[in-house]
Amino acid sequence: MPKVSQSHRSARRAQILDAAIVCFSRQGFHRTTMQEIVRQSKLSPGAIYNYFASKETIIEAIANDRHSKERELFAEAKREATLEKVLHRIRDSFFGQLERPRERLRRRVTIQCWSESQRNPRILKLIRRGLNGPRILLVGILREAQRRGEIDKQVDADAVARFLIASFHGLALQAEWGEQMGMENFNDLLDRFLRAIMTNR
Amino acid sequence: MPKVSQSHRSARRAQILDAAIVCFSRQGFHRTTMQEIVRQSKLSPGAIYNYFASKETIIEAIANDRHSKERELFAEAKREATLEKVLHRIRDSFFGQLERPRERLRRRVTIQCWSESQRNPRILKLIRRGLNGPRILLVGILREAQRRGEIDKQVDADAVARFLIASFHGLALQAEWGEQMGMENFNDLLDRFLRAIMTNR
Amino acid sequence: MPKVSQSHRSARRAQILDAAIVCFSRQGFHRTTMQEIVRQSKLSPGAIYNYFASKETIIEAIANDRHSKERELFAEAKREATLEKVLHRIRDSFFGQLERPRERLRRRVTIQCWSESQRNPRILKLIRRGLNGPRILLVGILREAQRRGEIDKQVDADAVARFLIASFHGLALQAEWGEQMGMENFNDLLDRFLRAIMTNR
Amino acid sequence: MPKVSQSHRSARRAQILDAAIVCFSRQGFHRTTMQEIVRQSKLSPGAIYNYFASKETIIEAIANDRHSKERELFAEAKREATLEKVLHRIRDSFFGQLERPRERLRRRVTIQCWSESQRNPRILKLIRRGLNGPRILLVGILREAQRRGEIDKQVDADAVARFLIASFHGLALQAEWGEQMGMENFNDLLDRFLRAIMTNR
DNA sequence: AATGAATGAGATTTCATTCAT
DNA sequence: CATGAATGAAATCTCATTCAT
Repeated sequence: MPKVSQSHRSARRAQILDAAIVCFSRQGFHRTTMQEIVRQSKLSPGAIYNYFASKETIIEAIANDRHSKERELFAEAKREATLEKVLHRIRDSFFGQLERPRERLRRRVTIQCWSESQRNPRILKLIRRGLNGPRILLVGILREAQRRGEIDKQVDADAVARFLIASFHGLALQAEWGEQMGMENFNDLLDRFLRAIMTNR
Repeated sequence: MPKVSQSHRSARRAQILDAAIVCFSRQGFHRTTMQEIVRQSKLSPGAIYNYFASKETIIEAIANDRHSKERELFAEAKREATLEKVLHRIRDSFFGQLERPRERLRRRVTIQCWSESQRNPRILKLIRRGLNGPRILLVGILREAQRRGEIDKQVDADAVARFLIASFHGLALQAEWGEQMGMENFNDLLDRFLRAIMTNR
Repeated sequence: MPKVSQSHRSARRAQILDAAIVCFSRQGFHRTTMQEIVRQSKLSPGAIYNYFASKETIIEAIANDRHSKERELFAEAKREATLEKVLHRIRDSFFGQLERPRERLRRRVTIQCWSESQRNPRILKLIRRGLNGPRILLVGILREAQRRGEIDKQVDADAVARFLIASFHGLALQAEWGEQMGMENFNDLLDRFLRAIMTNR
Repeated sequence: MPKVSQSHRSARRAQILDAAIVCFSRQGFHRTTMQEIVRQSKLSPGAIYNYFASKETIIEAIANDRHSKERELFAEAKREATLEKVLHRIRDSFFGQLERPRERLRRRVTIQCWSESQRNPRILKLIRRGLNGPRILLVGILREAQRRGEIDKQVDADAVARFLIASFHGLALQAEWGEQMGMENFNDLLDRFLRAIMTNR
């Protein structure tokens, strides 16, 4: 029976996850020791194990939180009126993410999750949800745009969605490697791509 | 004068790297023990340390070999006459990689390298070379195509190269997550994208 | 505020050092494994590494403790009134050391430290302090005796101190090799030596 | 059946021992790897094992050679006419040893042997022979001097011999620690000691 | 709930020695 | 005799996790 309030618990949880993100982004998941998370979070090992059953569940929680946010982001974008506006909105939050320092740490951990997903099926599941949630939303948006005649009906909406998300992921990698392209160039390419799927010829 | 030939040495080296790739792709770099590589390679710990100074240098060697091959692949593609043919050639070898089982193992390790590059600057360097080698080749191809009037001179060749490579990387991730798109759809998108950068309007 | 007391910590520390002395004196520093110290101390590897960063720091701590005690011993001896009494006191504690079993173990480790000092500069430093602390005290005692006219002013006090300490070290070695001389003979020689430095002719 | 001459064999043997002395004096016996001796001797592992059965036997051979030489040295000294001359001769070769660089390396290894003798009975035996050979010679010299009336008959010759050898050993240690006393001071002390054992009063 | 000392299985790496050539 | 690649037992140290306080 918990003696502390729910808000206390969730504050502690966030405290641990924040510390873990800082550590993982610096040293990587496997090279980060629990002791380091203990130090960074200013808690004790025992305290951390009160909130998370293992180191593994910490990174799972991070992956989960991350993909929740991503789904929110796409859901918000969906409210825009035209496909162009939707894509621009997604693009903007994506680029915003690459620039805010806090988000960059999270990105780094996300890339680690891609690696971890190869061995941890729970992380794989979270990643697939993180991919498919947005993808399905995007497909919905595209199909609607096709219905409205905004884009070519021959185009496979699913492939477009996958392709767009793939390029976002790939560009995030490049950004991580210190190889970011200028936003205006990306805008131009995205617009061209949009036009390319609007008509068949 | 060495008692064993150079070919013997490089065969042993390959034997170790092959074993490591199998292990890493199964368990991940950090969860793979040297003992497992020993078992898989049918060598002894000492023998392996005759060829590689540490577990770390093994994954570095894998990353290096991989990116050497990638550069070759792009260099070959460059010999094609038209941009379209070049891109199709790259696309084909890329999809080929995703399907050959041996190559799939390597891909998995490559994704792990993306993660490792966050902490191992040598791997980061290899990855950047693996990105930039192909990128520069691709930019050269695109610039030439611009000179020939094949594509719009307004387009930023560098951005296009980065964008294409990004989408390859992103699609490789999706494939790894069991979320591969059909090749014919990808072909269609690639062709549309090509057309999108051919003219300004 | 620590959960365990300082005395608990120093008891554990002593527990480890005691175990290490037993092991080192039996097998030598290099042939003693950490596992043996673990067994002997009835602790776990992790516990030991909580108190000492490495096997190396354990022997350093032993050397340090030993030389602290040696300095104490000489400082106590200094309080005696005459040079003769001082030397007898030192001689007695020295011979006492060679006979008490616990101290014999420590002596054995001390001899190993002489060897280790060739490669470990920290041990060399401790040994030099262990030599020079007593030496300086002894020189002070001798100088005072010279002032009082107890011994010849021509005699180099530093040389005498070094010579005496050297013979103690050398006799400790012989004792270790099972070649101890009788105490009464040593007493006679020491007295003769004392007389030899009392007057110039 | 050896295909090479005896002189070739002993040259090889010396080549190995010289290399080992250099390595041991630099890194200590236990921290020296056979590979290092291989490198230093410009031979191969196999070649070394043709001459010595193990690393252990190498240091035993060094200890043996050393004590052979020491016995020679004392035997030579014995030929001197008076006790004083004998002691001066021994003292001179001892100080000479401390100064010739090659001999300093050997001294360092000798100190390591003192440590090793705690665990290796063969080395202990060699060391005891190295102690007792000279000791017995010295006792003989002293007894003869007693017979001639050069020194006090009350003095225990064995104790004197042990005491002198002990001080040599102890001073060698100090020299190794960078704490050598001036030779002229040592001479003075030795002469005083000599006088102290000449008469009873 | 929180603490943090303790646990102990297990990881990487070393290195004396061997033996086919 | 010489070579040197290979062996594999063993060593040091780490670190996720526990549990008495």
